[in-house]
Amino acid sequence: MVTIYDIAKKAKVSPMTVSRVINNSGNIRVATREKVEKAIKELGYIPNEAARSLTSNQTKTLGLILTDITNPFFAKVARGAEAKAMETGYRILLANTDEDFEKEKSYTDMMISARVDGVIMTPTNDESLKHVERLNQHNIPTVLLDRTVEGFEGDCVLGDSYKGSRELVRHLIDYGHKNIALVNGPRNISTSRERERGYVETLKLNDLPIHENYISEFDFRSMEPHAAHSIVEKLMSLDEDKRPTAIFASNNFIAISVIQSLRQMNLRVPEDVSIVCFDEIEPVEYFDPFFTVAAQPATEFGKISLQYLVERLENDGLEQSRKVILPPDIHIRKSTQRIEE
Amino acid sequence: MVTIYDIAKKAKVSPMTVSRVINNSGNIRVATREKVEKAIKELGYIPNEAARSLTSNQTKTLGLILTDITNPFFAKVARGAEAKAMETGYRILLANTDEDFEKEKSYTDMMISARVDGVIMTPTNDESLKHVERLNQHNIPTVLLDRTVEGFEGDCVLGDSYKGSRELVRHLIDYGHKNIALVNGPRNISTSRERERGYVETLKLNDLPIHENYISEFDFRSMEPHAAHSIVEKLMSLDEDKRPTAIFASNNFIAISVIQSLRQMNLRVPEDVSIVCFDEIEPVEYFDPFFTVAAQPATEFGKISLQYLVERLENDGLEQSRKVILPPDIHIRKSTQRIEE
DNA sequence: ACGCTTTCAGTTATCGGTAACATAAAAATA
DNA sequence: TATTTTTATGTTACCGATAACTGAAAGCGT
Repeated sequence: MVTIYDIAKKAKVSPMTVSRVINNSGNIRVATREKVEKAIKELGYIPNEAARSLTSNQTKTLGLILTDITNPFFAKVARGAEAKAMETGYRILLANTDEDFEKEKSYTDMMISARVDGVIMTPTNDESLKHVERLNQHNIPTVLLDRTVEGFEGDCVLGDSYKGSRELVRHLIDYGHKNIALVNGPRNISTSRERERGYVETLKLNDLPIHENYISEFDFRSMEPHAAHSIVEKLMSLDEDKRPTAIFASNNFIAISVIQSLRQMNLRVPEDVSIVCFDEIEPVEYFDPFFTVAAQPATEFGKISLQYLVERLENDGLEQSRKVILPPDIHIRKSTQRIEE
Repeated sequence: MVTIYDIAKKAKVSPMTVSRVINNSGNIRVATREKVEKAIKELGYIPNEAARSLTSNQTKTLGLILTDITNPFFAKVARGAEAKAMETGYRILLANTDEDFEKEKSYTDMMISARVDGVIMTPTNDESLKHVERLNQHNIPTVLLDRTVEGFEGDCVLGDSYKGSRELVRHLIDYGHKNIALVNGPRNISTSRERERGYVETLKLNDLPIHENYISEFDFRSMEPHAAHSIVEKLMSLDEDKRPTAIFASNNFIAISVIQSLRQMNLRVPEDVSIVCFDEIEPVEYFDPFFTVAAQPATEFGKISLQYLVERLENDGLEQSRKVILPPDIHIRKSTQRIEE
């Protein structure tokens, strides 16, 4: 492995001079600089960042802790974050928690041992505050993405779950639906709570019923074929007058699971049941826009959170924490249908 | 930042003793070990990997250079790789090249400066051999994923493009298609060449025509709305007897672009044109299996390539390079239709 | 009880950089 | 020309961990 000492010897200068050339610091005579640059090129020298970070106390590496990059929403987030990282000279360490609190814990430790400069995290649940605090103890600032956590004080980039939820339910009501069920994510996740709030308030505002069993919690983690089956079965076996004509699935994965279950019960979408959800179901939307969704600007989520993180790192004047709430776009498509009175 | 020296002071031992406790090396009295462990817990100490890597000469970090994690195929690859990395105690540095050779170059340098122990890479084209060699010069072994490159000697994990291609075309022929076009990826990518080879051979074997314009190159990079438009337009404006009744799109992204163009021309799939392609178009397949595809085991691609890489790192006895070719699964679905003679 | 081996813990030097200080050479000033 | 200032480069020490060596204490056999 070629080091700064090899360059120094070859160029007949001290290692420090080489360091100065590399970092463009201090004063260097043109002739010296050229000698050194020649040696660097000839030996194909690339600085050892591990050694650098030992003195500089920064690694130029950021942690990206997502729940599952297989979800197109998070894939786009990662893409946005990575692009911005490249632009600002940072590297990205990737981690998938699978909504598992324990995995999140070990990845948190991994990020600490890797001495990342900062972390972007989609917390698995409200308990995740522990992990954020652990990172803070080690002077690693954290930006929360998509979900926030009770008691969290730092920067976060969120979607407007409440508003999107209201608009989706509003749309269903406009289409004449009265029995609307919510298949929600776990309630210990902020987005689930916000979406439920929007759902409940909009129904109440329109004097519509929220029968028991209308709201159910679906575990994001179970991506098994029939995850939503028991939930959907229960909904669809309600008495005729209570049986939902529309289902609000809290996110894209849940929507897919719900539609699978409906298929299995020989129920058609939208003829028998209308469906809405948060987040696009890509790449279908490109060629066969089907789902009525509250689309969130996923790439922006990634870019902005990385931007915030970098600004906090390079700008210690930043005291105030910042919170952005990005509004979703409602796309009305074929998964929802008007029903007659 | 709490270091090994802080622990040493607190436990009233030397730093070396602390190091021994952490690494479980050498002989330590039980009482001493407990003292040290207590101090570690109390101060929440986590070793600085940057410092470690300086002596050990390994970072326990691997580079994953993909073209675009937004493609579900690569998202799954990343997932598989990451899972295996976690299992074997490695971290993953993520990079997206966007099929851009220059980006690949800078990411290669990034990986070298980060002193990753190894790299998994989907090369952008045949020139990428340069980058692999550059990595090799710095003693960083590389596993190629999905695509190989002329002159490459190391490990690689590929799909069976040739066989999959033959089976897809075979299927179209079985369904009565005689005019079959190929919208291929760039020919400086191994998978494109292999798929074209399978396509051409199968047509020839069945005495079917390959008219001019039947084979076109589509640039993966242009994910713009109408990327395939001119290609599809040209195909569809051929004389009646030459106009293709089926299109073989080289991969999922191309298929989406093609189907978009067809839509725009008011042509239906599969009624007017049948379509087949490589790789699933997830997550649609879960709830509305539409595309007839050669599905590749993406997660396995990731897992196996990481496995290979780690084995090479930890097992310097490995001289021979290894090459796996994973066969695709053909799923016949609704994007293809029988046509009468 | 004496010498010899084994166990346990500490010292020193090093990995590859850079900050901080030191010094030599060149330029500016008196 | 002598003196000060500026510019260019070198030296030393240190970041946090560990390998290699050294030394002290404990175990062990006769």
